[in-house]
Amino acid sequence: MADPIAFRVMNEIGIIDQLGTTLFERSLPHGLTVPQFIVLNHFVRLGGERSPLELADALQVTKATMTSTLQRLEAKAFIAITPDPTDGRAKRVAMTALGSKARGDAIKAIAEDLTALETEIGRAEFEVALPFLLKLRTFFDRRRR
Amino acid sequence: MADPIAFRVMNEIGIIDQLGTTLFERSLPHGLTVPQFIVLNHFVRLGGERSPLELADALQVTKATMTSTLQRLEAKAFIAITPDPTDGRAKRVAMTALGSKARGDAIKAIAEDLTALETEIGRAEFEVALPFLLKLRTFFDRRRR
DNA sequence: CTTGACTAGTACGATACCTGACTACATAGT
DNA sequence: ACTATGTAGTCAGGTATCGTACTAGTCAAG
Repeated sequence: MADPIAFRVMNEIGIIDQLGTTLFERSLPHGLTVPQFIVLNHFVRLGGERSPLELADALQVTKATMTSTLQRLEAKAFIAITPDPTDGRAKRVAMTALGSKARGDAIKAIAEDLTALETEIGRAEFEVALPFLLKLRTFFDRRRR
Repeated sequence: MADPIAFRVMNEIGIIDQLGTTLFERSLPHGLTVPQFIVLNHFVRLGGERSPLELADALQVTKATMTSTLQRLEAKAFIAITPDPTDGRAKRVAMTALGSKARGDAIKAIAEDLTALETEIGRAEFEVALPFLLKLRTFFDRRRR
């Protein structure tokens, strides 16, 4: 009568996401939420400008969700949104200096949590788990329409 | 410049949870959501009655969240909520026959997804990953206050 | 038995997420 | 050119989640 293994794994993943998100959110400065931080982090890692749709695809949320997150980041002046000069439908999103600073503060704030996590579980375990998680993500990504 | 491994793992887990939840939700009958299904499933697996707080603890959400989910399940008549005869503050939650049937329908509906998942990724990989996930969950659970 | 501290549950406000519907613009086919 | 189809972004409506604040009931200390 036990749940199938894939179900149990998905269940754990859901709980870990929930608990982890809540924990990180408590550490984040400037009233940043995890999705907001992830957008800023994306800009720091990859640089340049992005359209809202590109961001939505990269971060695996719908464009409607991205609209909402970008509006909140813009309200905090962490990003700047301008019309795309070559496409009247599109917009360009860029991180501001303020946003870059906020991301830096956030990194400092969560570094402690991340270090504790790596120390307690062991880096090697994370290295082993990551490919599995990527396969899982690919599976679900392919099943989206 | 790359994100630390623990960060990448948490990131993947968040995306998998998001995509997986959305996929399963599309399969679920009776307008069930994943959290609602999980509550029903919990009752089928462990039987008996539970207080809202016990359910919240077992399923790792706050009691306020559980209040909301239980209200929606009660509106669908999938659970029955009665006052606790021995404690005026508390309530007892029990699954109804209708709820049991709904859970059965849901199991059938998502079985296909779960089988595809196990087949494509391989059972063995899930078996390997589960202990790691449990350690991760324990870490975050301990850090909650 | 009264008071003070704790516990169970709910209400409210906020963010995130989805789906579906809508607007505005772009582009290919005729 | 026009028209039909497709694409970028937003909005509305709904659920889940949290934190905070509140009500109501319990229980122990005095």
